[in-house]
Amino acid sequence: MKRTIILYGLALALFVSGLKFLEYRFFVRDLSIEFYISIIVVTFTGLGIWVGLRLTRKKFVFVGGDFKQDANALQRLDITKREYEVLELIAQGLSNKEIADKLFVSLNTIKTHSSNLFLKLEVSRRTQAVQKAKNLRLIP
Amino acid sequence: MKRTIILYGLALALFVSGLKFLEYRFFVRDLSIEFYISIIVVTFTGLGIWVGLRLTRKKFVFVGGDFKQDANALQRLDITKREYEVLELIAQGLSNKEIADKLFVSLNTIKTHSSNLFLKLEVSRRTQAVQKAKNLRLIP
DNA sequence: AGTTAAATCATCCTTTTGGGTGATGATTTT
DNA sequence: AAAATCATCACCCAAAAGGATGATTTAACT
Repeated sequence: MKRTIILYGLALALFVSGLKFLEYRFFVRDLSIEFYISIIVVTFTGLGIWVGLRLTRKKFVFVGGDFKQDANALQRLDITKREYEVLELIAQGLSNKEIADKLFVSLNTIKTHSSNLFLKLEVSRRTQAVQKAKNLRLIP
Repeated sequence: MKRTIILYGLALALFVSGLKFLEYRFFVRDLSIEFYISIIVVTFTGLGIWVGLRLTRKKFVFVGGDFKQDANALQRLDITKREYEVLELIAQGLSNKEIADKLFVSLNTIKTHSSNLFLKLEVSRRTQAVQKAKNLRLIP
């Protein structure tokens, strides 16, 4: 944005110089004055468009940016690290058995974690858990 | 976009009128010429910014806009209307029984539809189905 | 009229999920 | 050191989900 201001300032300086130049041109009455005005107008229109594009480009990037986790919600719900890990893998579509294998623990452990997780999220099944977790910005 | 073009055309017409006006102003050598040029330049810069904003606003709305279903994927996968309805409700976190009640059919019917759906989506369980359907832009 | 596709339903069976209860060990907090 | 928390695990049971097989009805297409 700083760069935009600097460049626009340069354009303004050019503009002021252009006006001084026109002041000299008045000694020679000439229709080509309109030509210079056209150039200046087109230049500044172009610059305006460019500024407009830059103003929104930042916002555009921001909208399309990376997932930002709501750490407050995570803390408020008192979800432990392990529970969160299980949640992530549930969201990836893994079965309990698959999750147990991936985390090198027993199936019982996963069931325990997911049960506790469901309690904290106040849901009855994994589909609800995933949906709620996305809504609360716990997972992407 | 059409409106942008029309408005910009109007500005151009104003510009041309402005030039003619300047032509008259040459009979009275006056420093206020610079004043008129300034107005014209500022006007067109503003218009340029506006055009720039409009050019990206469309994209911006599109990104932040409502869900747009990929009907091609839906057709390609050969998912029937009823199957899609079941998918939607699965994604909302409903159990098969709940879905059956909502659609006034038997549990068996829902199991049939979801089985067929899973085949078409090439998944093994509802969490995978929901995830894949979102990735394919079948559901929001 | 015959064929096809979609929707509906049933039955059987297996697997998976989820709730409850209880326990132990490790780590963190008081 | 004691208490609390977290992770892990087991067992029991019921509910839910999922796969397979088969059938009927309806609507659309040839």
